[in-house]
Amino acid sequence: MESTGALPKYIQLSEMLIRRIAAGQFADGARLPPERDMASGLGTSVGTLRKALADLEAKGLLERIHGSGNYVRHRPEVSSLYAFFRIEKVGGGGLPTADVLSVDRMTKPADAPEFGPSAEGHRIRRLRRLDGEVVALEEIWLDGDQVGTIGINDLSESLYHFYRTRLGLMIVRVEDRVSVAPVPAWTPAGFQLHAGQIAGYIERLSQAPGGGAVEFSRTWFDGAKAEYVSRMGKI
Amino acid sequence: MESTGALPKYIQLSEMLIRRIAAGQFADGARLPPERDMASGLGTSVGTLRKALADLEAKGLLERIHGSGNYVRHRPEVSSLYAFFRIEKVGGGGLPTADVLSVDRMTKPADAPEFGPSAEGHRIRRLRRLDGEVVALEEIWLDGDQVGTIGINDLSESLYHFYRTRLGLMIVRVEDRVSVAPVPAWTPAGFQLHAGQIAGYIERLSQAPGGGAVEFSRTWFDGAKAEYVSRMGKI
DNA sequence: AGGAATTTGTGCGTATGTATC
DNA sequence: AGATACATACGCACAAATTCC
Repeated sequence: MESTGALPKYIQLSEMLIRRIAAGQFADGARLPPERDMASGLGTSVGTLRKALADLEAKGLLERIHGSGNYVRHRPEVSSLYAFFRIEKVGGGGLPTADVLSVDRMTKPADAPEFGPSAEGHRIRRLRRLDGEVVALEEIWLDGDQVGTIGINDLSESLYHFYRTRLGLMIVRVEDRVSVAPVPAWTPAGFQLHAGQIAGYIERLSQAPGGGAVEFSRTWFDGAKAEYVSRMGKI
Repeated sequence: MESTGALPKYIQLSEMLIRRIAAGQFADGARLPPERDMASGLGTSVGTLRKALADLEAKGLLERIHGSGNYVRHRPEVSSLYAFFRIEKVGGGGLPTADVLSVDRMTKPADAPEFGPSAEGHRIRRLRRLDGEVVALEEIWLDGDQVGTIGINDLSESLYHFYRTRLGLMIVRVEDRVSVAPVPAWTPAGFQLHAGQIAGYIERLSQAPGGGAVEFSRTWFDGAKAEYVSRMGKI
């Protein structure tokens, strides 16, 4: 086996493929290479790749036709959201959706990592749901030089769809870090100021068995870091 | 592992599958799900399931075709080998299980047929269920010369597994006789003395439309009759 | 129309690492 | 130590569905 202590290889493969599909690297209806070619190209075995493909099929992102091929099926309501597929229901699955809470252009926070040339950024706050249930809050920073203004209605569809079609940004790499530190210690300034539902959710999270988790992501677009995401919730 | 001092899981799986096949839950020639799916569906690993399937194949209940699938093969002589699956739900099917009510060593009843050299026998009384519902009572007599004592815990699930592994008895022939005579006429002395549930069940049986049925079996082990079974219930 | 080629589906053997009894 | 069980991973051979010529 691999035993890098990391996630199983077939999970890594699945997540990588989901990211690529969500980022629009495959056209809708596009046929993937034959499994054997794909596997050798990815440096894995057919069986392992097939486990990953089966996962994509279960998520509705892929149609597998015996004797024909594996075909990408874009699902607009899903595509962005699988960006952060770490957040899944126990036992897997759950249909991810997101409510955009706010979009503001403002100076980047001091404690953010470097993610673009500008001193300003767009702060996007979203409520993440699985099958309608709130499971996480996330704060996404997009570098200010990428676009002048973003309206909340621009993000009605998929974040990645917006990046790709409106900004011409294609995702080439994503780095994720997950911490199991208790949530309140991380809660960024201002985050808990959201009213009602959100504050209540944070409260519940901090008291839940096992607490919550925090995830940080940085996203590379064509080689330039331009996005920074922090996220808290159950994993 | 499983522990609980019970049988190995692959044996339990094998017996469960045999019961289901013998009970007609799978049509003759039916193809089982892929091993990987089946294993996850049964909450076990592929390796363990494959051990069980190999056992079915050895018993002739399954044909395993490389690259194609696992196909159920009904074998009349085997369903009688597994003896007591005449009792089926109307329309077929039903998952048979059994609760051992009592195991006692005592002198053979006068009205029993000849089924072994000893004057004593082990009387095993079981409550037979299909999909959890009580459908029959059975009284099994094993010749006393076969083994000194039997504990109720020895009879975990399959009587024949116990015979084979603990007593070294291999079934070579089973003779079944079924009678549709009304139940009360047959009811053996002492049987109705079982309290509560059992007596009540007998009562209901005798009043049910069509009455009940009675089945007698004698079993040969390596040429010597050593077991006698009488059974009452719906068929 | 029909056979060959391509591609996915499936069983099978093997191997490693972990855990439990 | 050994048996059992699980998860992961690799690779092969054959079956079956589809597509191509």
